[in-house]
Amino acid sequence: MNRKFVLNNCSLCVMIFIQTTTIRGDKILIEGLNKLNPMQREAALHKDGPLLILAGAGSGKTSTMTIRIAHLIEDEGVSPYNILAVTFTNKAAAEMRERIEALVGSKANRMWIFTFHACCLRILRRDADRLGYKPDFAVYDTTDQKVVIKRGIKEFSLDEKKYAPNYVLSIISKAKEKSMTATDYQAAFGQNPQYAAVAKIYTYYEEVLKRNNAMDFDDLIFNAVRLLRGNQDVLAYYQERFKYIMVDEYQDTNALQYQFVKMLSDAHDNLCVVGDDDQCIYQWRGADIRNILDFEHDFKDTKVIKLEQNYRSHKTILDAANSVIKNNTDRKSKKLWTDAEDGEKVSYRIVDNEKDEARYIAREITSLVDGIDLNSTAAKLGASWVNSSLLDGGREYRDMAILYRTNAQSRALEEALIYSKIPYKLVGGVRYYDRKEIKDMMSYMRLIINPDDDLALMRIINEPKRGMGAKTLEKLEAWARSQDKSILNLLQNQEVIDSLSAKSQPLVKQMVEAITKYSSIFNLNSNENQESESDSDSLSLDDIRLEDMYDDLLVSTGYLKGLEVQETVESEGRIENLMEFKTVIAEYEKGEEANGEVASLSGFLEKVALVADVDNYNQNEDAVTLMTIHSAKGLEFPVVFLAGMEDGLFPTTRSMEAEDGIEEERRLCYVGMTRAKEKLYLLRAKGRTIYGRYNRMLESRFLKEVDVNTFDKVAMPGQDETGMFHGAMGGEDGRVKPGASLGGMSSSNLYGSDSTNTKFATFNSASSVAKKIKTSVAGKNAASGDLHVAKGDKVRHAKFGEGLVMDTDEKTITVMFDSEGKKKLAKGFAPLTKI
DNA sequence: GAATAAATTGTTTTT
DNA sequence: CAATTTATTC
Repeated sequence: MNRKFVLNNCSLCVMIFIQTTTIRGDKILIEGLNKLNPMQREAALHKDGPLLILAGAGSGKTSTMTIRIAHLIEDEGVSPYNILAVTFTNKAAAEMRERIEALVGSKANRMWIFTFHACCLRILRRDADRLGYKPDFAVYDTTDQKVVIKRGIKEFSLDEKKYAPNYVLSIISKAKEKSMTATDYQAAFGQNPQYAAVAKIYTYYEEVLKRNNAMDFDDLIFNAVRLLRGNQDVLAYYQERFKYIMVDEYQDTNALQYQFVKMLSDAHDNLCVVGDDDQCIYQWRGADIRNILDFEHDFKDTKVIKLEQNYRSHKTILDAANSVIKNNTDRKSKKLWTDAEDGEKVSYRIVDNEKDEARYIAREITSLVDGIDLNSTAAKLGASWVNSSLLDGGREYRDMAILYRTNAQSRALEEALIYSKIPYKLVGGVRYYDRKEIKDMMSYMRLIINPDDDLALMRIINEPKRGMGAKTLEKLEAWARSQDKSILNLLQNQEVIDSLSAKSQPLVKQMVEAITKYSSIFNLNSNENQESESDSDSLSLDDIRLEDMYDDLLVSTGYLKGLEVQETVESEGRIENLMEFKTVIAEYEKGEEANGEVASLSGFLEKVALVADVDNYNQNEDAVTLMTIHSAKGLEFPVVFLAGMEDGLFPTTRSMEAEDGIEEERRLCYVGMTRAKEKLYLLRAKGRTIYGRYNRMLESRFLKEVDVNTFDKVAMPGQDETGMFHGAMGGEDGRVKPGASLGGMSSSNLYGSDSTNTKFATFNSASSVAKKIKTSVAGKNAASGDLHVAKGDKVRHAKFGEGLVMDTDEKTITVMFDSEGKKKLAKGFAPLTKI
């Protein structure tokens, strides 16, 4: 077909489309606009030229943005194809797409709504060759990065103390943010011996990633900018395409992201950024608050609109938050206000230690849900705890969130929630995908797509054990280097296999074949031009399900077997996780098919590489949420507990030393407080165990900044019961007073949370906390042998639900479950309760 | 080469 | 405290 003809035809269609909708748009504007307040509407109606929306917490930012986009499409005749919206999390992107789709329908699909990283990745896949990468390049996460750095440190026999991987990594990251390659860095800092060594590692790091056909997170942005900068035609293409660009959470952009956005918007100048300088909490990761503060100067004729009306919180909470943030100096003048009523006072509580804190929160949650009987023990615990909200109850677990500064704090909280039978879900901590067994299987899959990934290969070549020790690997590496091949590539030669030890040979060969089998299938299908006469026997992409491939890999690589023979609690847990991972893969596959797309392995790997834990978080299940304040940005809850308001923890000691550290921490505090809609609790412990050492803690300086009029009367900042000066911070060795035991809790009740704990809790590392608690309880339960059931009894199982006892003997109980059918269970170990 | 024991080190926050 | 790295033994 004639290319020219196609083009003309297309532009004609677009013209007709624009005309008709514009005429219509002059009269009927989309409905959502009516629901906006005057400022929001002004922002939504703004069409051309730079626009800065300063949107305070809870000011209806997302509605304004989505309606603006819908208005552009429906009323202004802008094609969704010409719109780009960039966010920081996949969750935010998904939500925006969903809401726009609700307004304009399926044509929203044509819009690019991505995270910075996903957006850049997409651009890079298309033109990776221009930067010397192959299109199937891998994305390295922090763990991968560290491995490379460590090898570099060894390579140059440098001191790992002086050049800690984290330290080197942060330097490299900062260099990339300033658009400095290893060569640039060497030229700039090479004179200083310390930095010269870092430059050497950086150079090595750059080489390894390039050779492995891989990019790290920073590279995604850096290389996208380089691609656009160095290739006028590519830049022109995207500039022409993205006539309207929106950036969410603009206060968190770094220098590279700024350049990326600036370049893309340069042709049409239709850049709309939304953000709140008071919520910039990622400076430590390179976010440059000046991007939002200087936006008006960087982009000529910027229109600035402030959204200052808060629709989220009661006035008391807002007053409290405002009284804290006003202590920051460098901010745009902006003051949140609300029509809402005062609402409940902020609860401030001083507790003894982290366990006490957790117990207090757990009790409070129970009261908020169940209400409180003044004659009950809970009331006897102290009149000081009774306030109006306690009496009525009626809250749901999902209304509540416990937020904290560091992930480590979740432990004590989890324990208390489990003991109190409170369902919770934990977001964050160790990423599910960072687990060893998951990373291993991912490495196998990565190699299928990208055979150059030596890092992935080294990771799994002896996992399961194939008798490949350090010496052999060294030899292989040198060999591969000399031939300028990847190690996997090298291992595809029979002579190389022959050079291995006798017991390694068949094992390694089998593994290489397992990987190669699938890479040939996938490569055949990704090159659509090569639609050769398909040999009837070989598999094609359509025939193979990712799920089945995964199963096959588990077996043919010997990975599953390797775990099975270990027969330890640990290996069983790993197998369990691998099975869960299969579900993840299957769900991805289903999701893609539902969207009418073909699920691809590379698509899956990509998705996994770029997801954060928050992305999977949904507020539907009835469970209390536990997460860091960082993760909570953008979310809201009727009731919020801010735990650990102590100097040294929040703000952290480190931030107290840094230049603008306190201001960033204060913004974080502000973010935390403004998550609450109706009720805010601030908790502070007098002492806390950190690294297994007990430390006395001082009240957080932020607590002192809160307007005392917003507090309830029970306790005030600055008033320790002791009324004494605090000594110097930390260091004091001692033991935590054994807290009052959680009396009155029958052990059989402890399983209550299991069925309600979400998949999330079981996915995350902190679930190990849950598991440990449960196993210890199970042990006690068995020892006490207090479960007496007979045929005909009704029982409840933590996982299987209710059922009827069919038969019992010395060791086992046979139960017919309502939903799961008949099961034989081990007496004393199965989490059973008589009902 | 692999399985144990001993020693060390780290906690902010995450796309 | 617990996760990870190093040393030691088999």
